[in-house]
Amino acid sequence: MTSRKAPTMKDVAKEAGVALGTVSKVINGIPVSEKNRLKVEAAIRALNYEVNTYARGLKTQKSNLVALIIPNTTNPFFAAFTDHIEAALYKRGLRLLLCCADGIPQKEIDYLNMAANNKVDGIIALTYSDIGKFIPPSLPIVVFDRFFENRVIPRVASDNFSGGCLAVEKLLEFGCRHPIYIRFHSVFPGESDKRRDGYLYACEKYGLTPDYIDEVDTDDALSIMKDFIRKHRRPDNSLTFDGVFSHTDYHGYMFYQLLLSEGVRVPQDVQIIGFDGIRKFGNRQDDLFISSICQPVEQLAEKCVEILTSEDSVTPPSLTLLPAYYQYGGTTRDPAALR
Amino acid sequence: MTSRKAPTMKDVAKEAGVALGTVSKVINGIPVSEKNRLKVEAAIRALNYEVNTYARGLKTQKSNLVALIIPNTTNPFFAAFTDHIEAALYKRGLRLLLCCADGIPQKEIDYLNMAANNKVDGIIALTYSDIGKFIPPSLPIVVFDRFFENRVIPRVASDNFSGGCLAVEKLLEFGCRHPIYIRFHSVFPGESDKRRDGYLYACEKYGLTPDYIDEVDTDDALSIMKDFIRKHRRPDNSLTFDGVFSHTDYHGYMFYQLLLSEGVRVPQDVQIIGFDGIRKFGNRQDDLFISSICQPVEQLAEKCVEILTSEDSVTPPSLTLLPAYYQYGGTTRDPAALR
DNA sequence: CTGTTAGCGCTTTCAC
DNA sequence: GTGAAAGCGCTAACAG
Repeated sequence: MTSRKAPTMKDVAKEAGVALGTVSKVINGIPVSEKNRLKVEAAIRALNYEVNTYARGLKTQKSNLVALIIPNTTNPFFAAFTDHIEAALYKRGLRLLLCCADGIPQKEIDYLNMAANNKVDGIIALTYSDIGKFIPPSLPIVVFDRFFENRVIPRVASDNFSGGCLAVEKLLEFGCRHPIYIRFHSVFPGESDKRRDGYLYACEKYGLTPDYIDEVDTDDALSIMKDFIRKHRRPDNSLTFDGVFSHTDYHGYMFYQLLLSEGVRVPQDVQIIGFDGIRKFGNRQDDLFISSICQPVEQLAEKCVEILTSEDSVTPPSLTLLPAYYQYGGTTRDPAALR
Repeated sequence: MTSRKAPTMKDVAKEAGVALGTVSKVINGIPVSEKNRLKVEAAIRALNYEVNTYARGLKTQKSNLVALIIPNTTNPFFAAFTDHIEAALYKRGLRLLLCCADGIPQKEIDYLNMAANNKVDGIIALTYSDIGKFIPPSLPIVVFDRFFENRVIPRVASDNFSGGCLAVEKLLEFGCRHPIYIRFHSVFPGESDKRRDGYLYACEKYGLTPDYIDEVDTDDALSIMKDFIRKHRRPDNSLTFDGVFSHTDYHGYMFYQLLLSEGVRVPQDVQIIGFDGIRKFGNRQDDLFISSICQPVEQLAEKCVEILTSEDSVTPPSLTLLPAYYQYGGTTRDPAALR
């Protein structure tokens, strides 16, 4: 793979009949006589000149590149996040270096190392493993959701606690009496843990007895769910719960399918609210898989980039929480969803 | 956003007590005396040195960066493609510059321009608009699916024609007598147009009368479908078709939902096969939305990268087609799917 | 094999 | 204002 030989600033200078420095000034918006500016601009167009990023980067130690470290892009939430990060960066003239780490610590560290060495100007990280100690000092970084102990790193997340409360409140509003909570979580701590806290808080507040599945994520989630349902059958086969707040849409949908397959009617017998706001084919207008507390993905991405790009000038907040919102997705008796 | 001041090769040379060139040789795997190699390696570790990408890029005109130009990452097919491209590049020590062009021609051209000017070593493009004439000459490029007239560009795609045939054959195998075809297509020509040709060919071959929706993609797809269904009702309200081959899973699923809402039983009354192989939450193990002719995304991505990275040494095939395969997804009477 | 050196294309002084 | 020139850190060519 060989790159094309592009015209250099020198070529432009010759074409325009001015000095090299003048061309540089025009390009960098430094005042130059009107006459020369026009000549240079004409020459640039004539030669279809563009700045060589490496030469500039060598000089300025800036690349206009930002690395996004993310487990993958196939998960619809990550996919949407990536998409909006790209847009937010593009708006600012920055480019996105996509690093899918697959939750493989070595790959995350690999990418972090690369990032540390003059390749990118900043990092946005949404990681699974515990890479805190590998984060290069003094390279601007923003993390989504995760928390690292060894260093204060600006974090951005949804307001998971309020989201958890909201889920319960919506279920109550739609007539539930016994909302349960189900989660299959990662072993690493993050802001999303607060969804559970929100559930528990709301239970306390509204005088409900908490009841839940709270397990480390496993391939066996389905059988754990089956087991849970079996144990919550009354003698007449009805269920002791009538609402489900699922930590994620993914498991909520799984639970939904399971209930259907067992003849439970959703939302008549049991209502379900998930978390994330995953849309079926990824389009913003697409249906949700289930009713959900939606993360404001676009705003989250925008906020990450905003904080990252301002780290030089202002001390960023160590934690920024954006509100999540409820949206109907077919698994709630939502009167607003009259159709 | 300021980058850290990293140690330079000069620092390493001083630390190791050798010349600059020797350090360079060690780093680039050029033979050096065992003794010096060890000294240099020790110094590199001691200083935690890593090559400055810009300096190297300036010199070699290579960046180890490949741009992927794609409409977005939210579409699950694009998301999976992106994911596998990243993996294929990473394997080869290359990095991925992600360019989501949203089908906006200006953004595609923008990115193409950037690519042309010493920023990336190659381009993988999956574009919507007609950017053929903006593709920089002599920059390695591979396009997925699309065809550009002005220049011979290596293309990679699924074998859409065979896939179209396969869809019909599967429907027949599962008992259909009257398979229809539905598509809402882009205005730009591409390999995926051959799905239709495959359908028509199979109809001819098996003595079927083709019947289809074939419209330019529109927000109005749903009402076009409704209309089509209404016109295909017999007096007794039964349908004149019993199989559907949808150009995409997306519209196939839409048609599926529509049929269900009209009381048609799927797959008992009508069977549906889509195209793409979209999985519900993006995981490789997840269920399909509907039975589908699946594109071999991983192999397609791998092939794109393989061709791109070998463009210097060999003349790449101008078209590479990879076979698509059928998979059960709930909307066919597939005896193999006994459950 | 080793050390020295000339740039790669750009930004940024510095005299003019 | 402008033009000339010194590097940024590296690779590659060259002489030793």
